[in-house]
Amino acid sequence: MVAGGSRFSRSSAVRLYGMDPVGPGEQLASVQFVAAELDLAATLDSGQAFRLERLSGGWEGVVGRRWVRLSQRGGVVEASAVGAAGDWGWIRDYLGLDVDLSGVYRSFPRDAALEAAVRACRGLRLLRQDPWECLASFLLSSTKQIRQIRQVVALLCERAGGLVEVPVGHGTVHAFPTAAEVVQVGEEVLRGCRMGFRAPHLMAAAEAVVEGRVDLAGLSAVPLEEGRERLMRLPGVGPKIADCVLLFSCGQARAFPVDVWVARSLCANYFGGETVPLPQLRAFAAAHFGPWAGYAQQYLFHYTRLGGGDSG
DNA sequence: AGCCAGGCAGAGA
DNA sequence: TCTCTGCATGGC
Repeated sequence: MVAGGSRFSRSSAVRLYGMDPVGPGEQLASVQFVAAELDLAATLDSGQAFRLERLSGGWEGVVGRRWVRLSQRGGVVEASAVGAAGDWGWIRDYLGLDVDLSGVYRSFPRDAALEAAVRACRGLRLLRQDPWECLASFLLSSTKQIRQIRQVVALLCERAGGLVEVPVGHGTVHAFPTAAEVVQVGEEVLRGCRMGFRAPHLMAAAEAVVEGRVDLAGLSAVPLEEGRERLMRLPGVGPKIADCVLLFSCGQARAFPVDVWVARSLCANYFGGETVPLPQLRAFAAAHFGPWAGYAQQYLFHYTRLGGGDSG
C-alpha cells in the first residue's frame, strides 16, 4: 500500500492504442505519496533500468505494461499512469519501497569506501523489475555503455513490443516485447536493433522462456547459487549478467554483479590498487558485504561512475 | 584515432 | 585457475 493520502487528480481522456483496448473511459490518474529514504534520481540514473527517461522535472517511461511519469519534490513522489492504476501498489513494488534502507545501511561493514558511497548516494534503491525484461536488457548490455544500451532497448521495443496506452496527445509508446514477441520478429530484426553478436543470445533466451526451459518467476524462491546456475545455462549469460537479473528482478539481495566499474572500485579501495582477478573479487564481496551485498554493489557502482572514490 | 563500454566463451598455459 | 582474444557497435 501507499503511504500518505492517495489523490487521484488531473483526470483527462485518454487515447487508446493496441490490439485490445480496455475501453474509452480510461483516464490519466495521479497519486502523491511520502517516500522516506528515496532518491529517485539516483535510483533511476544508476543503470538498473533502461526505459525510464529523464525529462524536465521527472522521469517517463514504461513499467510492466503501464506508461508512467514520476517526479519527486523533497520526500514526496508523484506518479501518473493511465487507466486502471489500482491501489498503486505496483509502483511501490517497482521502486523497492518495502525495503528498510536504514537497516540496509546498518548491515553494511564500516569501511571508508562504502561509507563515502552511501553518503553520496543516500536514498538510492534497487528496483524490482520484470525478470524477462531484466534478463533481456542485460543480455544486451555486455561491453556497451549505458547510453547505448538504452538506445538498443528502445529500438527493440519500437520494433517488437506492443503499444501501451498513453495520455491524450502523447506520442506512441511501446511495451518491452515479451519473449514470444522476440521469437516472432526473428533474429534479423534483432540485428537491425544494433545488438550485434548479442542478437543470437537474446533469441536463445526468448526461446528458452517460451519453451519453458527456464523458469524466471521461480528464481526468487531458490538459493542464490542455484539461480546463478540456472541462468548461466543460457548462452551469453555469465556470472555478471546472472547476478544482475537475480538482484534487480528476483529480490536476491546478496547477488553482487561485478562489472568493470565495480571491479575498478573494489581493486582501488580494498586491494590497494592492484589488479585482482574477477573470481577473487566476487569471493571477497560475498564474504565482506553481508546480506545486502547487492545494495552495497549498487552504491559502489553509482558512486564510482559519478567520479567518486579513488577509482574514477 | 584509439580506447573503452554494467561480458562471455573458448583456447591455451 | 588465470590470461588472452574475438565478438558488434558507438561514445568520447
